[in-house]
Amino acid sequence: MPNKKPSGNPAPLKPADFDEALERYREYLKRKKLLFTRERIAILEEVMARHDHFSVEELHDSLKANGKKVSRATLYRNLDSLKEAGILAEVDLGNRHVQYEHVLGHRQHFHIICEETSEIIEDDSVEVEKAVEILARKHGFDVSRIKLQIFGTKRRK
Amino acid sequence: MPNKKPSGNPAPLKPADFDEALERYREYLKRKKLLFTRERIAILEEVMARHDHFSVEELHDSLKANGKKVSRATLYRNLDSLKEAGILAEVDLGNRHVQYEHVLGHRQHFHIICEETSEIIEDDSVEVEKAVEILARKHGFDVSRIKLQIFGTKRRK
DNA sequence: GGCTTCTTCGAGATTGAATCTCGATTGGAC
DNA sequence: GTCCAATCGAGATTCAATCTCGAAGAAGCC
Repeated sequence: MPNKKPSGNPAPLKPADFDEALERYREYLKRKKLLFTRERIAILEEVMARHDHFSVEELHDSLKANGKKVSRATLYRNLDSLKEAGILAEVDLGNRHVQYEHVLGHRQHFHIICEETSEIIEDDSVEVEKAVEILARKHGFDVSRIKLQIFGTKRRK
Repeated sequence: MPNKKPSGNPAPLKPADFDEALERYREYLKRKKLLFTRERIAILEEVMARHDHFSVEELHDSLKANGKKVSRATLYRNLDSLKEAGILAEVDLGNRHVQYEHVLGHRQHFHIICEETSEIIEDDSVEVEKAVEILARKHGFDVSRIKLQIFGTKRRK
């Protein structure tokens, strides 16, 4: 059964991304001496099949819809490990819910959020990355992740 | 994970800041046809007296400690209005709790967060701001607020 | 001041995401 | 296959945030 998603964008799932994620996750689990369970694979599959932002609740629903019953507790537990493995990232979109997006197969990107329409644009910028890098280095920091949200309003022509 | 206090430039409390905030808040309330109540003043005082990051719960506690009893509901209601008035801002520090900081009398700044120690450094960067501005303009956006969190680890010498 | 009207407040109930508990299940090493 | 620690699930629990609605209070008017 396909994904129950609004605006039926048929999520261009590139199998290569999933394979890479699987490989990375497997290594992570081995390194951490964690087991490789069917539930963890199911969650990974679902996470990689989604190319938009999603909440835990939405993920839980689509797992169920795809016949993969995974309890809420398990979901929360393993989202954390996927985050640690660098496969998943939290996104702050200015509302009050934690949302996620997968990182593998997507380039680093930032969020531009319209305060009037809640429209969200994703883009990246080498210049921003460079400037952030310099700022961090000034304080002796090695950057591992940048979260940037730009709030504003879209100019109408 | 408990939060460490931010280090870096600790902002001095200038009474002028409070006066400016009061004036701005008063104007905001008038514009929105909202009343000027003792509770709102009490909350504003407490917010402006704090120069670190705080949770709603902490604010509630220190209000109580200072003999200003304000109910939780009132606090939440009015934090929203302080946010709208441009006096207060939410901060995302990577943990799961919403935290606040006041903006008036502080320059725009970004957060650099150590993933090992939870140490938080605040700083700003004209270069970052410029690069963000350019990125936003590319999409026809006028920037009103930038939230930037840099996660990383502190290099040890 | 006192009167009136409408906003705001507070105490407690409610919600709902996130976490915890603990007996049942399962992965994987042997 | 056997064994045992890691993991799972269902339901209970927690706790920040929100909602409800009668009481209290601000501000305009006289």
